[in-house]
Amino acid sequence: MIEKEKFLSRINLFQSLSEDELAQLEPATPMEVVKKGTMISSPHLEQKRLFLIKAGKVRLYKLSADGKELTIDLLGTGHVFGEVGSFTISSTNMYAEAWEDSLICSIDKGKFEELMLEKPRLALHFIEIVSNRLREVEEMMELMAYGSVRQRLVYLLGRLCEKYGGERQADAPEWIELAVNLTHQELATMMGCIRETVTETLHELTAEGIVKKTGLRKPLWVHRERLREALAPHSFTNVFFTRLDKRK
DNA sequence: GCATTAAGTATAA
DNA sequence: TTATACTTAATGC
Repeated sequence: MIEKEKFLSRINLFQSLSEDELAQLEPATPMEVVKKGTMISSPHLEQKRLFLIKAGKVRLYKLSADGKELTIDLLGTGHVFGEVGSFTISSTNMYAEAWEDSLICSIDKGKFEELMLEKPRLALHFIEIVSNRLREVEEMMELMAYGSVRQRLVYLLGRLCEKYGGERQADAPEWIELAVNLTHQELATMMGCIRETVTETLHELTAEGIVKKTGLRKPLWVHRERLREALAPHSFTNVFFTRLDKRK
């Protein structure tokens, strides 16, 4: 198996494909190195492709009329984004930029549609990915409308744990390390508030023992149980933590 | 060093 | 909560 096939097999979306099928797919998936900060797709670049992240991280965001950015999602290795016909994994008006130096594969819309017709399991998996993204956006939307900044931050931290939760502290496994270095500014663009509010709210959560930092520019640690309690008032809490539990 | 970036604080609206 | 502004600390040339 050549290296790229190995990579394709690690993309969650392609889990249901056999080695042979991956080998067939390989020629249709050009691979590209993109430097941090590079725009991968935007409303102007009409790219009808599905992008697969081999390594690195990609930020999906929207721009408001007055130029403010709203980060919709931060995707890592194994995640997919892009547009495929009437299915869009992202919505319109979405920008995608490399948030770190990344390695990105892409597959043509037509080719992917063919593949979905042949492989129902792949199509189902694709739908699952799309609907999960939808659910996450809906949950955040609910908090944008009716929740406080605090609730949005708590929710966001939970979701980041789910996606980027790394090491557990050896002597205290309820602490999870967030393996992404997000500045307060970056968190703010994911929650729709300003940097200063994130700073303050984070202090509040630190005082309550929900999060902690070992030092400046060090990763953030999140206390699962306390985070769960902080999120408790929400209807989707249980579903959310079931997802978190499944990770380990 | 000096400029830049991230984070902490304070105050008015 | 946000906008604005000022301060401090760390980082990079």
